[in-house]
Amino acid sequence: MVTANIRDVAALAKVSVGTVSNVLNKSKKVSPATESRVTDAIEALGFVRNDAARQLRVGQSRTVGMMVLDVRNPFFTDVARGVEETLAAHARSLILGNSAEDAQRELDYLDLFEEQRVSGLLITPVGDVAPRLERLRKRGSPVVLVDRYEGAANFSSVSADDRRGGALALEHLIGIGRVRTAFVGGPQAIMQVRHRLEGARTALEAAGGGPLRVVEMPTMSAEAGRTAGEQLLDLPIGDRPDAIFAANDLLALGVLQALTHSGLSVPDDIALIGYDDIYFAASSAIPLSSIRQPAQAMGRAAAELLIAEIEDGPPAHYEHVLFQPELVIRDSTRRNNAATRAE
Amino acid sequence: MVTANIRDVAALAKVSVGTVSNVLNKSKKVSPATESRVTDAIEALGFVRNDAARQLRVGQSRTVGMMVLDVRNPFFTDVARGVEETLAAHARSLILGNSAEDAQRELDYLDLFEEQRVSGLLITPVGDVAPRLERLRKRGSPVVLVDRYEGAANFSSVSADDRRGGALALEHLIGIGRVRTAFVGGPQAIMQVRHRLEGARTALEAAGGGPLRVVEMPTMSAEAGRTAGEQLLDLPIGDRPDAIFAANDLLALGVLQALTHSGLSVPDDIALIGYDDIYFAASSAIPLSSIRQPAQAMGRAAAELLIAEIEDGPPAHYEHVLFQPELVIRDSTRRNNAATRAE
DNA sequence: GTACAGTGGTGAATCGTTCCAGACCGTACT
DNA sequence: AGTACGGTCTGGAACGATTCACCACTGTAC
Repeated sequence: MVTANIRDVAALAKVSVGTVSNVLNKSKKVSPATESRVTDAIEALGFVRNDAARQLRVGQSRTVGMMVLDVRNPFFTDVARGVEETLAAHARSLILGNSAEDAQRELDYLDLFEEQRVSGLLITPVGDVAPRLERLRKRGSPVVLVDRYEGAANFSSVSADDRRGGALALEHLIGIGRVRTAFVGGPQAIMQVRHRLEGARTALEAAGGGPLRVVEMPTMSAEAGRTAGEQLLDLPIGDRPDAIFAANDLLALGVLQALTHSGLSVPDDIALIGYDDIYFAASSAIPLSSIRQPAQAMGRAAAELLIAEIEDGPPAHYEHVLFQPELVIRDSTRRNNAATRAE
Repeated sequence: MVTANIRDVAALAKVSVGTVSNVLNKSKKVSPATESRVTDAIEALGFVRNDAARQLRVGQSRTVGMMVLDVRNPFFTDVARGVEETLAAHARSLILGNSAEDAQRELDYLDLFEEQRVSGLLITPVGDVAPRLERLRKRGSPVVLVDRYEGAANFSSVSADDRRGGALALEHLIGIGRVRTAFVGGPQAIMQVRHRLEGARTALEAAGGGPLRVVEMPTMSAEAGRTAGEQLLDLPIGDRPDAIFAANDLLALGVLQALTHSGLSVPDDIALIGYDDIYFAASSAIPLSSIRQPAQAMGRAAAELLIAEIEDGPPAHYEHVLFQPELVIRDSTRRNNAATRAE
């Protein structure tokens, strides 16, 4: 392997390795003349710093780990873009892990991040990983929770108000006159799911009741949504809901497929609203109403919190940034189905 | 920082550091008794190996770098999932970079990967990075090209037959009687775009001609697609195409929005076909015809090629796996618009 | 009684950086 | 002249794992 190291560079430039290191790290202690000799040598040898050695010496890497629930969900890739953008501006990079809502995979990635001594970690947890996160912090890797707050007063967090979002959805469904509502969600172990459901229940009770049928799917994919939709269609007509609130847009799109496939009209027979307002919600077969979350802004905020903690140490008190969700109405819950133009 | 190292473990277990290392690496030279003493000590101290030190000594990491054109495009996340799956089975992990079709970002990520001494690299290149890739290989990081083949006989590659795919699309449009076709693509610097266009032209000529209007957008996003669609709508009626082939589904969905927004009927006024068959193509406003590529399988194949080269060294001759695309017909090119049910 | 093989374990060298105490030099101040 | 000082640069000690030559011991064969 023809790998030039810093010593080779030093030899060619006729300086010490310390000086080369100073050039690499832009320390001000190098005269322009020697600096250019060094950079020439670097160029000539095709030298690229070995990050492992640097990390070993410094004790930490310049990469940040991020663990998301599902890379196939555009919401998370949008958050990740916000994160990446902010990190890049601070000369840091991102290594992205996908837990796929699986606690074991999550643990495997945490092992990886810990072995890599990432300089910080952004995570939307699946399992009960609080002790692991504490340990990571003890090791010097601050942790910021993304879209997960509850019971984590000792971590900074960025999230959106899921209870409010759930309430917005149900208020809207009630507002268009629906009375038999259903909630299609993922595992209740996932906090967002729980909160969105709670918000929905609260709104429902405030409006004077009505049943809320809850369908809990093992994952929050479009495939799961289709299954959930079929399940609801199997109900006796009288029990069949006239409005469905899905815990995310992927589920909602799956439900929509099941409904239209069975020949039902959305929203006339059943109204449907999702969550996240992913890009594809607006362009789906029946443009989908949804609860919008500012994904990229959340990513940026999370990255900024993390960088602050990496660079300045633990804050006096942990911060919890809460974004407000927003109702976006499209055809799938539009009362009057005459104007069927996508927004 | 309370970070136990291998020496602390050795001291607690009353063995040498070499023995601890043997336990960590599952070398067979350790008796069950000492092994359990060591694992107990590891447990007690919460020891986690420092990967930087390991890498430094071994000269290479166990992570693989992957560079994609656009993380927001579901096609690429599907490929990435296939890759990740295969890597995980070989106890390797993935660090994902997003060039966002930007040559500068691509170079930045290549720097990062090179500094990290990734054990291998999967890349869908944007700019002219052949020399960089050669250098990476010289450094001991094999490179496999994903979805990019041409002129790279000295790298293994996995791709789909883009010329064939382009031909399939145009043959289909001609088959449903369209005569004024347009191609909406990204920069011709991107090889897939060029090949899909070439395939389209070939098919068109074979069928006896007709014009093919080419719209070249700077990126291949849905936003760009919308702009392209508006551009085509500005044409004098006589010049307006009656069929559009978009170089990917994101573009196609954007075009679709522009068309339906202006009140035109798809496919009656203008037929539309995309490329990739991403999940959301089937559930879009007008279900979108597309050219399907086996994304996950491509990812798996690429990862396997790469792992083979990492573990066994350069192959006798580089392999080029070529997947065949497949035409998927949905409403956006359906001749008879009566049965408007999504498939 | 010696040679030999095999097993389980040791300890020091090594990987390529960063960091720091100090050397060296010329200039400014007392 | 002597001292102080800032600016450059040097050389060597870390960082924490892996690896490898070697050692100690046991049992077995001759």
